Amino acid sequence: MTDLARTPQQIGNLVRRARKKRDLSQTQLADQAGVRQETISLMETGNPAARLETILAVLAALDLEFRIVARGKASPADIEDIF
Amino acid sequence: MTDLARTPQQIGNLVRRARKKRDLSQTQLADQAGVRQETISLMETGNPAARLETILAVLAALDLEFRIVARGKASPADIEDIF
DNA sequence: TTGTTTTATGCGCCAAAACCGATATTACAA
DNA sequence: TTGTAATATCGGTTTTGGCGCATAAAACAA
Repeated sequence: MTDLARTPQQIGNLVRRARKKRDLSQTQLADQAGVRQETISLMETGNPAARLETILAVLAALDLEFRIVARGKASPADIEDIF
Repeated sequence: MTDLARTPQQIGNLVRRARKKRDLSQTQLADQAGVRQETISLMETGNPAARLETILAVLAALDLEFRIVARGKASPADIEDIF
């Protein structure tokens, strides 16, 4: 489970995975995030010009968030495995 | 040190702090990221409609990256303190 | 204070996100 | 296969980022 998000594609994949994990359709997620289904579709397919506010809204709707960390550090998920 | 990035403002603040830590001017960072100084200025002041690709380019230039995690989890920085 | 660096703004331009409404296209189940 | 849900795409409109170019405003040092 890598939550690394260096490219729009990676972010799109993570959004899609998180959405399906919650058994939500794009339309349902769109409603919760206050955007359109089309917007979710574009984001999940790696739209590089997506707006920051849009992505933040979608992540929030999925109960996720961004963290900014130095490159190459161990991810929270990796460290969790210690416990 | 919180690397939490839930809002454009928080992201802007983190970018500014990381830039200053490296003793870079907005112009220098802009050059490295392949954008304009104006764009850095807007981003640091919390531009909510910044483009994803632009933010990713700036983070990369600062040797930073996004990670997507569940809300409320301990940050990598916190866990680092263990070591 | 004065001069220099740094950051914030300005206008015009182009491209594109996300909007509205709607439909084509898949994917999947009965 | 056939029907339905889900996802991708389209035309049109509005809005805005980021570009070039340029400058005003702030911050800071001599």
